[in-house]
Amino acid sequence: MKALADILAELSRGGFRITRARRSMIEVLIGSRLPISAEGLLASLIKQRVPANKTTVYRELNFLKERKIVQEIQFLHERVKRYEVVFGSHHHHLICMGCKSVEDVELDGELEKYERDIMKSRGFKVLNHALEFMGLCEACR
Amino acid sequence: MKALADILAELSRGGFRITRARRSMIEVLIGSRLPISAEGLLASLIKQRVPANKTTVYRELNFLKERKIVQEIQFLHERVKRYEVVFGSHHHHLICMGCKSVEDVELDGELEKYERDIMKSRGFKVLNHALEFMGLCEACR
DNA sequence: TTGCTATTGCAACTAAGTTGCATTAATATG
DNA sequence: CATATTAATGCAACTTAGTTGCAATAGCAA
Ligand SMILES: [Mn+2]
Ligand SMILES: [Mn+2]
Ligand SMILES: [Zn+2]
Ligand SMILES: [Zn+2]
Repeated sequence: MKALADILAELSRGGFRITRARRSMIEVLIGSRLPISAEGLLASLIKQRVPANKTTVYRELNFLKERKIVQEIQFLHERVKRYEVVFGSHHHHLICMGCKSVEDVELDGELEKYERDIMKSRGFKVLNHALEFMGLCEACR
Repeated sequence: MKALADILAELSRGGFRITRARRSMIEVLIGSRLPISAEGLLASLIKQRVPANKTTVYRELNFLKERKIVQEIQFLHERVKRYEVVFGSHHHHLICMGCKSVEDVELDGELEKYERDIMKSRGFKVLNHALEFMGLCEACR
């Protein structure tokens, strides 16, 4: 579980500045248990009286994405992109079509088996994948 | 492999009209081996001198999607949605990051096993999923 | 042929994100 | 601390992808 201080130290070492907006955005991202959109992030900052701007939010999200601090997620049923802090292990999402909640799932060892099969049978080298499950959560069934 | 005539007959039975634009769009969708975007579809129609319009294309794609004649695909690395005719079996895609080619893969029986596990362990009922693999095709490795 | 109404085209609009540029503010250095 | 350097910011204008209202057009059943 990557902590705020670690991320800031890493950025600082890279010659990047720790601004109010940057710190707050990373805080919000760490604190949000669902992947959050740019708009949601901006709203969250404004609520905390952190002066912030749409452009800054988008630029910062791209910055953090390039540095693999956050990952971008595109839910099939949505138009906006969402972001979440990249913790150790890669995972996927269960999206409830009832209440729109999102849960994490890990099932990666398994997918790697398919990826090897795909390599063997088609010569296609898988480097990355995106997987999301849509359905109904326990409460909504 | 669903043929043009079958799709048109099905729509006709439903009380929908077989217009020039509708027929041509379905033809293009059937003929395109990669999922195609609205813009690509429009360009394709114009090249064939079928009078068509952006609004019509978007409306028709939504119409065909609602009727499960086409499925909408959102590639993670793209901003636009793509569409392909739904043939019998559900499948996924291998997207080459080198040449941008797209191949189909089927591995569904397997994913259903995970979906049952997710149900058992989390009480989440999976109704649908989206999976795509990004990597390098045989030619691009 | 005609009437009903599904479909179309246009222009105007929205949503999500990007860009150029002048200004501000972190932070390294003396 | 003072100051210079340049990373980061804010604003307005722009772009891209898709949507909507509405009047005109055109399938198709009778
Ligand atoms: Mn997650
Ligand atoms: Mn396909
Ligand atoms: Zn739910
Ligand atoms: Zn390739």
